[in-house]
Amino acid sequence: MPFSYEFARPALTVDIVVFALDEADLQVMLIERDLEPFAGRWALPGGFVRVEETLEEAARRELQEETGLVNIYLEQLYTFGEVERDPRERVVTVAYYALVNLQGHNVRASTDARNAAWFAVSDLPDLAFDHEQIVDAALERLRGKLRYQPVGFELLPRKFPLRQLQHLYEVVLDRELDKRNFRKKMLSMDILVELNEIEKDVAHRAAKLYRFDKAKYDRRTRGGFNFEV
Amino acid sequence: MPFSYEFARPALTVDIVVFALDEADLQVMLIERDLEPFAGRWALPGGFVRVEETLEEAARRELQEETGLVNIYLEQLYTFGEVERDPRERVVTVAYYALVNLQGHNVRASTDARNAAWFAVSDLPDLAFDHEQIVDAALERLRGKLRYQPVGFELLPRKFPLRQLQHLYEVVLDRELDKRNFRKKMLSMDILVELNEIEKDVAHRAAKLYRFDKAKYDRRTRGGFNFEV
DNA sequence: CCAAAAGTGTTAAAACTACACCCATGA
DNA sequence: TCATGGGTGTAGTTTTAACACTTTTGG
Repeated sequence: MPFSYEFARPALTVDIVVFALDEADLQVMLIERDLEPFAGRWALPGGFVRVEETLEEAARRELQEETGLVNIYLEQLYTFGEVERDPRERVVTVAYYALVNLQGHNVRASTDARNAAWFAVSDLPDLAFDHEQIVDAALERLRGKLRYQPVGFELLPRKFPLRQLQHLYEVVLDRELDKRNFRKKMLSMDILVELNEIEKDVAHRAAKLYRFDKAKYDRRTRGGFNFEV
Repeated sequence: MPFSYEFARPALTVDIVVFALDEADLQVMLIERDLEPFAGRWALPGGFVRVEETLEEAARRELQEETGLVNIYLEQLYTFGEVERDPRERVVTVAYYALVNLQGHNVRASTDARNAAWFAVSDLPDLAFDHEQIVDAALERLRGKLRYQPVGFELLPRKFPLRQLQHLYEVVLDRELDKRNFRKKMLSMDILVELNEIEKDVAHRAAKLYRFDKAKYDRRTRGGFNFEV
């Protein structure tokens, strides 16, 4: 044991709640544990923080190692420090949440040794440790954030019809929105650009595609504008 | 060195940004460091997390040891994990912020060995480590929280005139509010109770005192009500 | 009687909500 | 030609913002 300290230290880990949106549901990526404790149970991707990396670096590294995801939206959520949250020893975990769009990223459905899979948040299996609590906190945070920051676009492909954007809000906020009011609101904020492009391969009238204009959003924000749905 | 681990571990600390309100300003409690690094500089109260206590317990313990404050509003803020934030070794800190009212609590202006004092947030001295960044984050969080959660009352005595409540909002949000609109809004939320009591020892017409009715707030909240200023 | 803050209503503008039909497209 | 979702406007209501004077009290 080469590393010795005068006082006992908790172990420090990161865990990441990765959200994605499929046709119907908001989903979370889970990894099947192969080791005790909780062997065979599903858990959040994550792992130990190394002394030479920041917390966010640790989160991104683990994400890459365990799910293949790189370069995605990532934000610190909360730090969980209950004494008995890991039955082996004291482990404090800094939880992050991430948003990805399924189209744009090549998510390894299954990785190295471990088994990774998406689960609908409304139908999660029993999770290891306090990971259910972490997912709950992430979901609550996402719901709050979605309403006053333009983070929802991270869950969509770069080009999307308004319908899909509304669907996102309905799924995450878990309530129906009025189509006309939603469009009016979104378009009036003037942070979307209408593309000269329409949906393809749909069995009905194809919708116009839009793109979130981050530069414009940033400009408007500096001018005192506040995103709100 | 009795505690050995297979891999190097960051040290884990808590730091607390304690806010209070005096007549004019929002203030933060700082402690003068007597040890290197940053000896003589002002810093946030805080210290190492013990393996047998939760993060919040650690924060409350340090707060009591260093400032004498007990039983106050405390909420986790963010975890700071830059690699070089402490020049000695890797230290990750879980930051909390606290709200106190100066009347209700007996704050040791000066403690044991260390020197503790209040500073206006608008006029802080140079701080040790990345503590300025932590204060900034706490202030931003407080500003956000104040608008949609009734946390402001934690900074006031139990009985207060509406004027004082408005003043609090003006100081923290750093902008003037219209007196009539503010009163209308606050009273219309129906979470304050008017007491049969008025201010004493003021050199002008004495204002009615109010008290925040938490029970009523909780009831209203369950009914779908949302606090917002 | 003066200074200081308490207390109080109205109006115009803006934002929000509810609501229904025709259109374009591919099957 | 039918099923599916795309796209659009209005009216009533609520919320917000702006604004000034009279009252009470102690000094």
